[in-house]
Amino acid sequence: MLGKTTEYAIRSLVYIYIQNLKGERPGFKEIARNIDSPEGFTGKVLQIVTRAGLVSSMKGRGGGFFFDNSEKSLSLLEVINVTEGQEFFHKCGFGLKSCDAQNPCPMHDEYVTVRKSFYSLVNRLTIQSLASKVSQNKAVLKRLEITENSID
Amino acid sequence: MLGKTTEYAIRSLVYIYIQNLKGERPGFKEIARNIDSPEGFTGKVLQIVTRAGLVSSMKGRGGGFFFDNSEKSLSLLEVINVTEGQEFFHKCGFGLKSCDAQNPCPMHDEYVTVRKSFYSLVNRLTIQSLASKVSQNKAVLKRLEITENSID
DNA sequence: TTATAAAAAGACACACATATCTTTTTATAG
DNA sequence: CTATAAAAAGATATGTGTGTCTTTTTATAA
Repeated sequence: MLGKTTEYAIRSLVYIYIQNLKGERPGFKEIARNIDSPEGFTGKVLQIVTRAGLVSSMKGRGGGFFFDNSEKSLSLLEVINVTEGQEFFHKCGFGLKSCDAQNPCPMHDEYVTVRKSFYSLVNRLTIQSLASKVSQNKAVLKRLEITENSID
Repeated sequence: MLGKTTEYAIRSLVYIYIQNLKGERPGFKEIARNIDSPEGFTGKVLQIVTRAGLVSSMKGRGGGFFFDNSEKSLSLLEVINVTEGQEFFHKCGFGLKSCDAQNPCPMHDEYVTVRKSFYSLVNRLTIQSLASKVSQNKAVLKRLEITENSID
């Protein structure tokens, strides 16, 4: 569904937001460790979302990533638009170059319904709402560590 | 969402079904022309669905693709399972290696709802139901031809 | 002002999906 | 039996997403 770039982007932003609340400005290496993603690639992804203005960064000693106006909520949709492109929610589920109500593919109506509900979902969820779940230990940003007692 | 392999597979099968009703056994070149797909790659895709037993084929003069028991309905889900793999409907929307109700990612519950509705859609739609729409000119398998009168 | 720590940028590597081309196998028509 | 037509198979090519590595730029600490 969503590409790795988008997945790492969202998970990174959630982690950054949580750390910001603690007064920290994490770097991409710390971020990668905490969301279980490849370090270098995560740096590249953060360049993309930073250039797009979704998050801010500071170079140099003591630098890192942070939200300038953390009170403004950032929807997953805004992230997806940057990382996947605007066409993402407009493509035909059947692969047709042109497909709409006037000129539908055979699954157009049903597919549009599903697509809309996914659109509505990512439009409703925000980096802040996801961060809140994680902070309350109701969800995780990476797979849990394997403990000595865990069964494989 | 779905890969090109799956898209061409479904569109090919719908075309084959429609031609079968007319007593024809189309070859992959004819199929590719009529679903607007690359010829050689369509041949490869048809090898995959044929090996999986979703459709039958005959080599040699007068050969082509056909449904052995065209009365048995074939869901899009069965096609997707072959072309995308069984994991397709079980992957975390957030990219986590393990994600379930016990150990959810921050969008688990909402994402599962959307995923289920897509699953339900492809489980309900069949090659036959799509073919019926196309036969009744209620839908198309490829973009419509540009006519001289059409506006670009 | 110099050393250091961090992001940014650029070049490169790899895997996989997508696509093309050629050869082989198989069935039928004549 | 031979020529032909078709799918199957194999080899190769291309593109994009994913990932790594090195160098450059920038800010801070000392």
